[in-house]
Amino acid sequence: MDQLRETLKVHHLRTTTCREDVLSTFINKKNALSHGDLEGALGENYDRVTIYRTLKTFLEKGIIHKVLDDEGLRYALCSHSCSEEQHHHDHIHFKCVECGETNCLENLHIPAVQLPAGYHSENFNLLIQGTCPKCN
Amino acid sequence: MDQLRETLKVHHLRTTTCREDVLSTFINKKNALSHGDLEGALGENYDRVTIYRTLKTFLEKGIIHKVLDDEGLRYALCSHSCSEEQHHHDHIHFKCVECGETNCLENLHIPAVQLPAGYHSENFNLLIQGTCPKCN
DNA sequence: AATCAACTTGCAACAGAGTTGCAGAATATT
DNA sequence: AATATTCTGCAACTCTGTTGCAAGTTGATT
Repeated sequence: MDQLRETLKVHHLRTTTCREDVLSTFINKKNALSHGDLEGALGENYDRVTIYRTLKTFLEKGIIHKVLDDEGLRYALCSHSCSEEQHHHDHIHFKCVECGETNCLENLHIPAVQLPAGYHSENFNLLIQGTCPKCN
Repeated sequence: MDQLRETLKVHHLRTTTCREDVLSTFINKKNALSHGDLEGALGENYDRVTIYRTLKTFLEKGIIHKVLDDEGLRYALCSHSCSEEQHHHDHIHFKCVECGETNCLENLHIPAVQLPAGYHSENFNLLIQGTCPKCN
């Protein structure tokens, strides 16, 4: 619980109950969350707008990152190496078509892709859809 | 122009001017388009809703596919091999951070990714962001 | 512990994206 | 030309996300 405050402090953010709750929700649930998920989890306590702003702030500070999906935007915790200045830019996410959960596959790396001449890449986002261990 | 009608016919869709226009816009512009792009291109002529429904229909028939993006959903023409029954499921898209254009890289294939035990993959969607030849 | 600037929150109002039901219009078929 | 089927436009609605502003909190200073 003090770890939450610590994380916020590191990123020069004031500790508020909303930020602590959003952060701990990400830590507990582990998988990628949409704004709606968060609103469902703690919407009684906080205004919709506040949750939106919290997500925006966390994005800017590199605490979370966007997860691409064909159904809607989600967010997931960044691995430790991310910060405002230095953000690691390659993400692989797995979305289960059965249970709908999306998770980061932190350990995998995206294999090199040979881009056509003239293209210069800055970051990769790979979404793999299929079935996860729980649903197999 | 008859090719448009042919494409629609193959997918058991009636030829209407809206469908012809949407389809030819995809063919002419070549890059991925959002609903807003299409509305901008031919919005005077057709109702918002009709464009939404046309996109939905084309998606279902496998004429176009969704393109993931961190800013919003877009659509692009499927390569010839797609149909309602058989849809090829690996897509690589390149989004230029300068000009904002997103294009399919049809010729590339996504290298094999070693998934952890228990995961079973059905399709891949890779979004590469960077600068394109025009903006380099 | 009281003060104060800076930041954060909630509210209201708004803008945009996408959906649904229905009546009228267009299409393919006979 | 007549018909069943499908498509379109309209209106109304929901859901998602944003902005401005006043009131409330936070952290630092005294």
